[in-house]
Amino acid sequence: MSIASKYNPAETESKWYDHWLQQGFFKSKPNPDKEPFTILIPPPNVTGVLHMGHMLNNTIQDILIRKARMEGKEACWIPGTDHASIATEAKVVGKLREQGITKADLTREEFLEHAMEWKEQYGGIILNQLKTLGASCDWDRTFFTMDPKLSEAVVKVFVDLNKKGYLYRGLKMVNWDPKAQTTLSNEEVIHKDVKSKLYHVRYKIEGSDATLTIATTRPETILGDTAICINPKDERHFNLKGKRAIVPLVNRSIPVIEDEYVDLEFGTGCLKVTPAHDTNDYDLGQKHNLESIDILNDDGTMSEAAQYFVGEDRFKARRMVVAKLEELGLIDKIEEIDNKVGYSERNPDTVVEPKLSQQWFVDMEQLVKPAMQHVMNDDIQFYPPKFKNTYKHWLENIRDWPISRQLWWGQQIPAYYYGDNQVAVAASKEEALEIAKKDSGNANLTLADLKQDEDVVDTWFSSWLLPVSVFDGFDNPNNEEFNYYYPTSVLVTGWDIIFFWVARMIFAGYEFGQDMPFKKVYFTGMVRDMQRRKMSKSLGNSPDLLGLIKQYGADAVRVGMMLSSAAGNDLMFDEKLCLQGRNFANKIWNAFRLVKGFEIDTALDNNNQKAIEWFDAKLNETLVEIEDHFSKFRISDALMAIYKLVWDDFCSWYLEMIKPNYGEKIDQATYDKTIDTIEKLMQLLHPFMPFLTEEIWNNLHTRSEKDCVVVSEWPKAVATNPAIIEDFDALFEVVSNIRNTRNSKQISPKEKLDLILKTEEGGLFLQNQDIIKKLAGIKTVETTTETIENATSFVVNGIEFHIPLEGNIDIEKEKEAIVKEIEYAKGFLKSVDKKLSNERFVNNAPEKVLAIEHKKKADAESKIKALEESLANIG
RNA sequence: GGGCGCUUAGCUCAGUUGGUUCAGAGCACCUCGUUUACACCGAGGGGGUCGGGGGUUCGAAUCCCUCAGCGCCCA
Repeated sequence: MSIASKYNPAETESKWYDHWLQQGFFKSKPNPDKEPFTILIPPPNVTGVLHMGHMLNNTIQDILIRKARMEGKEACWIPGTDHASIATEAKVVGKLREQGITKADLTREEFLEHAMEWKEQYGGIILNQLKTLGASCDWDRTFFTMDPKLSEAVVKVFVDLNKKGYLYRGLKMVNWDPKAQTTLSNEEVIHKDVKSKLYHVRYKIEGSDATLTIATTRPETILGDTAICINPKDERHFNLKGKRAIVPLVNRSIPVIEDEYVDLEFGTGCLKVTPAHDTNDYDLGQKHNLESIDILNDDGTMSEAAQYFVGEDRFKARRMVVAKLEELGLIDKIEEIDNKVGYSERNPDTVVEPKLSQQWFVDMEQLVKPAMQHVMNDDIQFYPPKFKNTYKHWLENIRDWPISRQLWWGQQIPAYYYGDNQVAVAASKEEALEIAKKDSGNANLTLADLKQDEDVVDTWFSSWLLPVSVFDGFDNPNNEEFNYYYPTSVLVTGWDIIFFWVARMIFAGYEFGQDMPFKKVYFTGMVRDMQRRKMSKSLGNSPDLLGLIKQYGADAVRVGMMLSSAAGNDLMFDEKLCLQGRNFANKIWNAFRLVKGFEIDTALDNNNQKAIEWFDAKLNETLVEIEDHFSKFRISDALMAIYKLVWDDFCSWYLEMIKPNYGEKIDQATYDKTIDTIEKLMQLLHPFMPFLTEEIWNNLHTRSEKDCVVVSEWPKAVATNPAIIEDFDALFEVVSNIRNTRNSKQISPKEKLDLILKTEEGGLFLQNQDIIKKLAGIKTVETTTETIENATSFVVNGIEFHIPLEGNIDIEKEKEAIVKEIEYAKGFLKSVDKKLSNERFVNNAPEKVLAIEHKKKADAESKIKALEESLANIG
């Protein structure tokens, strides 16, 4: 059989993915004999395409789930997509516009049909792309956040929270996105630093010729001013107390009020108050009973109430107001300042407008309590734990959650209005009618008198329920699946949605699932480019992932990604990492190719027992290390440990030791053991590189179609002899020294050298001389107590090693090198002696540390002795 | 303004209760090598006063203080 010298991922990946699906390896059902291991995917938006964030996130989930599956747990990874109200509605509206249809032309039902059609067409893209990555989700469980069951849960929760008194409807200052024409939660507003102009505008003081000067960045809101506020301590403005001012243009008389809120340092000390268009002004307005004049329409144009520039966009109106004020000579000066302006997360170019609006809110006070406690006491563990601080800080300062969204795509709020703004909340209109009749005492009410709230709930108001709702835990709280899979094992998500989603799931978990939604949360970092910029579609700095996978192979891209992603830290993605992954895949492939190509001679004895024992010990040692890394979610460290085990220990040392000389054959025992070892390595690598390992696994032996590495049993560490690792470290040190000698003296690898040990007891080195010979190109190993001439030397384990080099020795240079080494060793010894003669060190340091220092001393002394002898021999 | 975090080799980062292995890894770089699994490779090598200063300690990259620079979150 001839095997290609380069691994070709394209040929194997789809083959094995299809095979896994056919065999149903990813399917899960409750199995009381197994421990469940459950992951709920952070559902990607139906609008999106696969980007680096998904790649990182889902690779980690796949690694965890594949390992758990191999460990014999009932692994269940639940995929799904999120309906993403704002983003999706925007897409659908855009698509309809292209067809010449506006939303207003359609009924709600018609619009939803279009939206659903859009979702059917584009919604599955990301999930399909995840398959090329190797994601081992149980696809039969794929959910969509607007599935009937999940939507019913949303309605149920709304009704339930209302009953508990956690919901209220109120006029509040909200963040308004004039483009999407909907409310945003605080978390959906992105504040950016921008250069702005600060306009100083004079207002007439009523009943006098004097003026006062305010400073504002938003002159168009002057039209909605209902007060001027000064700080009562501000001596500059004592003369204004109790006066009234006249708003320019509209000539409205407004009071001068006093409040310590006004910053003495900023602007002029006179603050114009526009309660309808600024959060702080709104609070002032509440406190001082001011009128609110809403001068803006929902689309961001000036309203009738503004009186001027009605129908003009707010930014155009700003310029018009400034022009008018300048014409009237009321502008004192215009300053350039830096300030922060809120933009909509979904429509990044749109400035968020503070707006008074009738909204449903969730009162967070009660919900927060268990959520805080169970995270702080580590019932739910955060990795890395630093995110506990962030979480705590947010919970302590939490605000009520506005959940109304003025959209159609989503779950419509189950609140029904009747009569004089009365409301009945119920899962159905019929139930609402019964409640309404009872509450109002009006038995004549009919369904026609009830009008359902036009708004839908925030998308997160559905996704916060997922850990419970995907297992039907609302309708049927005692069902087998919910009992078995809930709480889920681990949540893997980006830290950027810790508030949006993670915290809220914890609230919902305890409130509706009676328990935590997940036991652990692993926060991944953000993927950034080499300039530290977050990867995003708008920047165009996100590489074409499917292209990368095509070019390097899914395994390589996974490895590239994982090599650089320390838990919770942002990672800079560089395509070169994929190259490293590809090279690694090729290295493994060639190791397999080498072993597979061995010819066996059953008559041969096994001469490799020591090497086999050594690698066995090394593998088990690494296994322990890997488990430790995994237990701390140090996944890139776990991968690096395997990487080094495979590349350095297995390929560079083990295979070189057992490899038969050219043209020779290998013994059966070594061959079998080596095949077993590759099998184990494939298992350890499988979670990281699922395709390559499956391909090799199936080429090592002829297997049944069910006998796949993906469902094989994860190797368990067994106790081995640690001494053999130390022994081999010493052997390898000798080999490295010889190779170094060769390199520095430019001796060809083809030229065989002799090695002489200046010792009576060659011990370890003599016993394993075959290994030294093979790895270092040595033809004879001898011991002597005689003086050795014309040789270069080095010291390992206190033993002098000499390599005779007729005519290739510069005695002075050799001497110089040895002297240098002696000096270094003496310096080292001096520092150790200093420590050991320090009484306080000897008295205070633990036994273990002392022992180490004593050993250091002994080693240094024996080394110096050997070096000095060696120096004497030369001279 | 409030909070969190970061600064270790050219680059990206580890460094887990202060003490073997503490100054590390990967990549990059330099030298040599086409040798028989792999040049997507092999062998070897150089490179950092752990951001500056001070303190605690027998002992500090690690703990404390302070200064400087950077990032993020919230207002």
